[in-house]
Amino acid sequence: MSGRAATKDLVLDAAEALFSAKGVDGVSLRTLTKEAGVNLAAVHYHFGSKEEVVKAVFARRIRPMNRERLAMLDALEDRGRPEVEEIVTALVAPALRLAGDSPARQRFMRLCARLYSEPAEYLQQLYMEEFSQVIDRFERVFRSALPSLSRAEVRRRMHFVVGLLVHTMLNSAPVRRWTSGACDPADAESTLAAIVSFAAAGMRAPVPDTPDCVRGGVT
Amino acid sequence: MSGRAATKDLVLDAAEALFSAKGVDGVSLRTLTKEAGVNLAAVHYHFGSKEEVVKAVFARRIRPMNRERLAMLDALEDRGRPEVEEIVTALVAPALRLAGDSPARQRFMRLCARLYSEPAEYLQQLYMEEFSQVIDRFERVFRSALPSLSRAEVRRRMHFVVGLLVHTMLNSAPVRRWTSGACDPADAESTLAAIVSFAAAGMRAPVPDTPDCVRGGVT
DNA sequence: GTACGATTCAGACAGACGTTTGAATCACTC
DNA sequence: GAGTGATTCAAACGTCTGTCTGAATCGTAC
Repeated sequence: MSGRAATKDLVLDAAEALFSAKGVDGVSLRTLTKEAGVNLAAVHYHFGSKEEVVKAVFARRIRPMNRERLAMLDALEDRGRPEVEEIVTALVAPALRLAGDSPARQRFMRLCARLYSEPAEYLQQLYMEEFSQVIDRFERVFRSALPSLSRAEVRRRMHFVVGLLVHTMLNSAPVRRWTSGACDPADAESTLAAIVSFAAAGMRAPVPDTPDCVRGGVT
Repeated sequence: MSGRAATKDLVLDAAEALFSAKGVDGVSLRTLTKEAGVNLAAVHYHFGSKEEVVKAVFARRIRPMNRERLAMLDALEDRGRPEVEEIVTALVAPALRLAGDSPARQRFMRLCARLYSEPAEYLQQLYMEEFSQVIDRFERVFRSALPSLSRAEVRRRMHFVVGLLVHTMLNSAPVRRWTSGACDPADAESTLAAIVSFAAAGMRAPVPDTPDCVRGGVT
């Protein structure tokens, strides 16, 4: 504990960079340890398996992010009943600008976003563990700001917000190409403002006539 | 050409099912050919490489979907100036309900959505090839329905719509868990109505004060 | 019924994968 | 400075990967 935990962090840093660029399945432990400058066997000495490395990589960044989300929500509720825009900001901003400098931020964004799309079972499970509390909390706050929406509809729309956030974080390259460089998602402030405006309007949208959530489960 | 192309289709069918469940990297050619009931070497005889199989799997579904999108747009414009809701529907509906029966539809949705999140270079390239025309067309129609938005802002918001659509298609399991089965994304009509309402409101949202797209490129 | 192009097949190829080993090296206590 | 537990190291394990080969089989035209 007191000694240098350098090796562990070297592995995590390299894993974060490589996973965010090529996906978990696209990076071998040999590539990873060579990039990190550590021995191949160090991975199994410190983590036990590749799966544990992956879980550690995600947990290291996602936990602080979700802590910040909840903290922003706390601060909002201390000041009274939050606006929809404020709640959306608390959900989006920690994801967009947790990391400091620009290349590192971009790496981190892609890493987080990738968690949603990685198909591996244990990552889906990790996702549920890390996010269920945050989801529950945001659902309550959103519901008090949008009392006309059913609980299920609030969750569905939250899912939409998360979806557009994730997609923005993950696919910054196509966006930059589409907009010919005019809209750089790496510009966190501009992106944040655009998402908040769009998402708040979506959250406030009228409930469609179609009975939105009345069906039973379908296999 | 006239002979039975059964083997090719067997491979594509099995690939679609397996890729959509485990991702491209998570499926080996041995698993794939065993599932398809064909010989391992048949893949290289008919396709040449795994990469070509992957491209064929995506192209087979995405091309008809995008054709339907453009056809819906044509039909809308023949009847006059389309509403935002109608344009969103033309973008979303073909993705949600192209396939017929329910399990096949779910497989197809996950497959399409996965194209956005697969990190492999050649898939990003395929994505650009298949979608750039659709993007351009929708941008023009959206702009005429939302004249107050800049070209870059329209593209950005279209990206948000695609993002929430993709996320909805890809992560149907978590949504079902969150909403305790009340909102099943497999219910295409309900999902479509919810997305259209949310996305149309987002597209119409006021442009935030922050100068949205004025910066030059950032490395 | 035989000849021929198209297709299928079992088997093997080299390389990459995650994992494990056992000895070598390190940091530190007494 | 001998001893000890933590850490690093090169090397190898068996398995799986995508790809390729050459012979066997098929459908069909003559």
